Amino acid sequence: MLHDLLIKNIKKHVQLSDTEVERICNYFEPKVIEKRSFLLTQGSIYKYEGFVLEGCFRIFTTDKKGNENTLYFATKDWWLIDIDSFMNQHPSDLNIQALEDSKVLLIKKVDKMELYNSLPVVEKLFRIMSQKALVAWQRRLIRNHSLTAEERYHHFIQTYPEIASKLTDRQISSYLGITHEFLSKIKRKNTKTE
Amino acid sequence: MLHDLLIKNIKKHVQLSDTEVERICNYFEPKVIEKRSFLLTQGSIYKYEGFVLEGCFRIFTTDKKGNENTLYFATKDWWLIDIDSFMNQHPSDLNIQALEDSKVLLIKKVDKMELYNSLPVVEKLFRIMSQKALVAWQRRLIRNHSLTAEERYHHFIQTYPEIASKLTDRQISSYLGITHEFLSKIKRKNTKTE
DNA sequence: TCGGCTTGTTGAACTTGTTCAATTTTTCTA
DNA sequence: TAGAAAAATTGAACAAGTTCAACAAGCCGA
Repeated sequence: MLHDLLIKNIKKHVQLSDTEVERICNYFEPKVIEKRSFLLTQGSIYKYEGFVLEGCFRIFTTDKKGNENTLYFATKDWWLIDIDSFMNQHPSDLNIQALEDSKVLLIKKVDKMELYNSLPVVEKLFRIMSQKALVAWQRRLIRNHSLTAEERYHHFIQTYPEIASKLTDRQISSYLGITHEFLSKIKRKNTKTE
Repeated sequence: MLHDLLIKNIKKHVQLSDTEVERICNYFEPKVIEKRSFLLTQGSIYKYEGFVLEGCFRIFTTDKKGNENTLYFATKDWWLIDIDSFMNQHPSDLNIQALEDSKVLLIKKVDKMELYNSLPVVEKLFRIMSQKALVAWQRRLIRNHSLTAEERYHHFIQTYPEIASKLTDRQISSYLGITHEFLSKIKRKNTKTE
């Protein structure tokens, strides 16, 4: 039952036999991550891939100017992946930090490779998941080009209200690509005119 | 020999037997696309997936405000994919236009599905290609957040000098997410101070 | 519950990028 | 090769977003 959420998530993308489900789940081990601690820090190599059962994570990178850029947030039913570091086993550009006490299922790189080789449906699963993610990233870039910061802010809180409610304004602004001061001004403008 | 470039491209990502190579190539048919004509237009359904042999394409979308946003450019050795429309067979948000006389290899959706089902290595190939593309899109979004327009412009022309040389400034500016007037001002500033 | 730390707010000055309109330059096409 | 169309340039006024600094408000942790 620990793996129920994972199974349900996988079945959204591909069809699986019970044996396949069991073999996949065997490799995923639960881990509890405390609020504010890191599953991965910039500069280290990511040896696991994760799936969130409970809690919330922020995946971000710190650039040369010292600014934090948030790639995405992951709550229950999301995957925690740093493909680049995981696939190529080189130091990651990313940090994965728990924003609250959280629980994840982790699979080791060697075990994932083993699954890819022994179960074709796992290739299919991650092929489909990656393609869906790709479409989402393309759309996000277009939004960044075609919408103002204010429009992006409203799009975000309307699309992910549950996630947004768990975040500080600084975290949201680092996702939108604006300063937290400017986000504060956007919010004031909106409450005034309401 | 028509398929040589395609085979070489595929072998960058996965290992293949000669039989597999042959079966894959059989489904790809060459097509010539004239300068300025479209392989796909916004609103229609994409029934093919393509690989560029010669020439250059621009993949873009027009938003509500009437501005064109360029997702990417594809020259020789690049793939032409609108995953969203191709996978889900719903009307595309994208336009794919030849910027010069071009030659592509096309595969039909039904044939691609057939390949996915009969050759596991094809699942692996597109899983790997999608994951690599995903990393590239994440990096591009971070660059959009952390670099100025001028820095993004230099990054682009330094990373893709051959592509950049084929493009108009309007096309480049629609990729960078700025107006063509502003790109013109960036260029002037740079020639002055040189 | 005190003190310190992080977060949020606000304003003023500034930088980056846009808009619009006019002009020049380049590229197609008949 | 002329004439039209598209692309590039420029300037002035403007809008969007940043920076810095000061202060207020929350939220731990001891």
